[in-house]
Amino acid sequence: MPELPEVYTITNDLLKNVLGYTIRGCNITKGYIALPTNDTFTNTVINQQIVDVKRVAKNILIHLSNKSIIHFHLAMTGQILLKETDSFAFKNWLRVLLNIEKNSYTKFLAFNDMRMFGKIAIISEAQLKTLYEKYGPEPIDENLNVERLWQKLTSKRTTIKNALLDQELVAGLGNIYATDSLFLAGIHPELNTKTLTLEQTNKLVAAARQVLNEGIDHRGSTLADKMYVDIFGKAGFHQDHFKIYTKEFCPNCSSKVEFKKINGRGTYFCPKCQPLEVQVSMF
DNA sequence: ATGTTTGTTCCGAT
DNA sequence: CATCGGAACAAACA
Repeated sequence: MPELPEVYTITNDLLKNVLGYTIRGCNITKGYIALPTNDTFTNTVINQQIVDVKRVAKNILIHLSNKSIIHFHLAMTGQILLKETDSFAFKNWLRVLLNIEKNSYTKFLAFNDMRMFGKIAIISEAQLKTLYEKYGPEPIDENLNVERLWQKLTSKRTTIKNALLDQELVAGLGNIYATDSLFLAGIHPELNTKTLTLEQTNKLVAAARQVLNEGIDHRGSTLADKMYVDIFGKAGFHQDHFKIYTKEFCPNCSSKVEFKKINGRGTYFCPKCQPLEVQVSMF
């Protein structure tokens, strides 16, 4: 489930809580595959110190002292949990359990993934470079070049909603934050990217930046299924601040919110505040 | 039982 | 040939 704010929260908390720890044990649940292979994964991480934790788009990267990197992608249902004891970890959906130690103090770092769309992999510095290169700019980056993004958007033939989910175009938005960004920018999710104006793109980037930053401030969104929790197992609270996602009535004009599947993803929008046709003045 | 679900990738179609 | 849309990946829940 995690989108940028959730991954951001996890990455920041990991940085504060596992830096300097050395991986002393690695246990992969029977039947699960850590990439490239379980043996390679285990042999590469064992006895390595955690020297940095970074994030790119929705990926979490744990840098090790031997220059290799643990690459996590949580996809829909991945979780990373940090605990003082390992008793918790043997409940639901545990895939990989790392035993980490610093000054004889031990913690457990678990990778859970119910649906197994996520991944945990050991990658090289060269592979990491490739990973970074594949993503478009993030809206929370103040240096994002709006005009360049606009040019790329207008060169595509799809809906703006679909384009916002294309991580190679712009990174970090998922279904929830893309939906709320479009509402905040007053843009219909089915607007053809070809017809998007530079002014609309400016509004959209500003909206996405606001929505993502609010999500970060609220430590992410936890839906009813509780699939997203932080590394301490605590829920986020941005779900209490959604703009239009899951809403029945528009917070702006109180008209009925429309729900529609766009490219297979549930999309909420207000037909009145997010008109498809540009409002033309009568005079 | 059928239809949902926060993400990404692959394959057939355009 | 590049690009797009839908299916698939797998599991739980209503």
